[in-house]
Amino acid sequence: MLSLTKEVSMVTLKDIAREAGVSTMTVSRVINQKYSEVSDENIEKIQAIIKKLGYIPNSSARSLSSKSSKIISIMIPGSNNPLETPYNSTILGYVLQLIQDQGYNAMVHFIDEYSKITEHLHSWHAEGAIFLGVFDSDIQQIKENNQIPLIFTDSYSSIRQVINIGIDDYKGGLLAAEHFVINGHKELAFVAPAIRHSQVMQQRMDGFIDGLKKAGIFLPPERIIEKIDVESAADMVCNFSKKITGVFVPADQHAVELMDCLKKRGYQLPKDYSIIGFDDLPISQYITPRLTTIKQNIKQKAQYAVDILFQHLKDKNMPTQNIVLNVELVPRESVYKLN
Amino acid sequence: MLSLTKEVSMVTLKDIAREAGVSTMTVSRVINQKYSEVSDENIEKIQAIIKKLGYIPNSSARSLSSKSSKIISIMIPGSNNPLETPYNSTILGYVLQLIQDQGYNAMVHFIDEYSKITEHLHSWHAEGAIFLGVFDSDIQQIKENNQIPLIFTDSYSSIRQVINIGIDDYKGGLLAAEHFVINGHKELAFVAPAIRHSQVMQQRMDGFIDGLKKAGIFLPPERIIEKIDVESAADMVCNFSKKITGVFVPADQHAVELMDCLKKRGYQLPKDYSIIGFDDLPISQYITPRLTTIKQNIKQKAQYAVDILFQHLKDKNMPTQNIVLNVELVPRESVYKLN
DNA sequence: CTGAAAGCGCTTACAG
DNA sequence: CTGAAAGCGCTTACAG
Repeated sequence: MLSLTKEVSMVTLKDIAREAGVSTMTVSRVINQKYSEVSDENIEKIQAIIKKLGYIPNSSARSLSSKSSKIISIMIPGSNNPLETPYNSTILGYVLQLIQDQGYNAMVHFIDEYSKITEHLHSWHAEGAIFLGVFDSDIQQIKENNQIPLIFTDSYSSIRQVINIGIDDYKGGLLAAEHFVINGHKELAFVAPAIRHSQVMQQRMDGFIDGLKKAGIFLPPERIIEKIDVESAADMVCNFSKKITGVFVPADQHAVELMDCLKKRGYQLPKDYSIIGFDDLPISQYITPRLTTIKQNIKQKAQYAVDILFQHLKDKNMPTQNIVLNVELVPRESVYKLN
Repeated sequence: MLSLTKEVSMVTLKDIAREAGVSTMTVSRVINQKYSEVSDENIEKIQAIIKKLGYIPNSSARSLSSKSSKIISIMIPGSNNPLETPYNSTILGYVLQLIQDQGYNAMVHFIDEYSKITEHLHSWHAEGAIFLGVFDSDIQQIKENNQIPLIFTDSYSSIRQVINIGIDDYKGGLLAAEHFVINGHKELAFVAPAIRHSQVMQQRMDGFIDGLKKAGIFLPPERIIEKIDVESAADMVCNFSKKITGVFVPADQHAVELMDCLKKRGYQLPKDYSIIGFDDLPISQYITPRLTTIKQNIKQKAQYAVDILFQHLKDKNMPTQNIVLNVELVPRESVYKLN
């Protein structure tokens, strides 16, 4: 029998069973490694046939009959390539790798509409989900509609029983303030995107304000700039009656954009404007001047998210955990010493 | 009846059918929008019940009975967070978004072992797959084991009938050479990772060599540097008997690393060393000096990959397509004018 | 240690 | 336009 295209017909449990002269149940037991329930002789025989025929279990069938899909859903807000943001892609990469290492499969969903979440989760009977990014206003609903382990990151939801992996955003702001103060800066500003909608940014801001207050410095409201686009943010930074010397931009991505914009306008950094960022993305090391920033450990965050998810998968009665990871200042070259 | 946790018991076709007083088949037809086969009255009644009960079809069951999973697998080589590479995460983001827009689900797999590919594909009966990154040596096997549409990117496989979306790497090398020549550079070097294992890098190199040849410049073999780590690559660049003035590093990521390393060693860029990169990643605009580079359109590549995949999903007899996208030089500030 | 029966939630292919 | 029957490829829960 000559066939040009190698037959890729799906081999099933039945085929293995027939070939081995046993029932499908016995094969199923071997596949699921319940070796104590099958004779050594059959184990060997069946494993050999599985290998010979290149049998790969049908996950849909398995999922349907066993109610365990081995699927974890990853939800990321946004619908315009959220992976262009290095923070998102970095944490997603770690999370995917760790899930795969556990023998689970990951489905990634970009969420622009809250209602889709339940649809995605139910449709494939995901066993659990990890939420990367801010879903605070929807957490209540998400939890109500989905009784599977749900891991949130960077949430400041006040709802009880939310599993969250976050960082000490407030402390980050505090550290930035201290660093400016130590270097003699008194005229400062805060520039961040979507401050109103992000508890994360508000915490970083609060920490910054309180840190300055400790040094007797008051940050007036007009120095808190909600960045829509870089150019207008730069306009505001440059046009205060009293000349600003330092800006806290609590997201490296945005800090880098602002730095670029200021440099293009002819300012010398850090001499004219000192900048502190947040995240410690790789780019902060390559930009000139190298960016002083608040470092968070993204890999560790991913590790906790996946670990805790699997703990809850194994033990339904695991208590709710709320992890707050530390942050630290990484001094580089973007803060000018004034004193 | 008071229940604290809202019942999230799975609603099934049967439930809808019972409530509507019809058979599951009629409900199934409505779900699948075969409206011409159902009476208007029933369509309305059933849709109302679906909505009321919050019915979400079980994709596993669907997949099992219909042989159509609505799953696309994305394969990315590597096992150590390949998404930290901005190229990978950017193209992945576009691809995921486009797949989702089509109502399909995406499963992402990081591949460190060729044999896993077939396992992943068969296990969930993926309808198609997109390969991001180099799989050249395994394409033959992958194609033999999987009779579904497979879209490769940046492949230089000589196997017939491979659907590939690539770019004109050779031309990229040519453009880099021309740009150095125009600016009076004669003493050049080529630095790239894994040259031996990457046809992509070899093409860029060949283009570069040929471009220089046209101007009467010969690139000696020792000027072709296989970058293992930045430091040793920088050592080699700096220690030629005849002083090098320009380096083509055909991957922005690596170009940026080399620039950083050279700057740390006290060299002035671009005066001491001119650099040309490849890709036009966002970072190339932010680094100092802004990186002159060969731009490829990653979004367009993703768009073609997904478009062609869905064409083949719709029409099994679609001919094999091989797309080669254009590249262009983006002159910025990292090439010094010598003449 | 083994297997026959039933069922997971859908769709296909008919018959009417 | 509608539905009864069979089946997709597994696992669960029994019985032996």
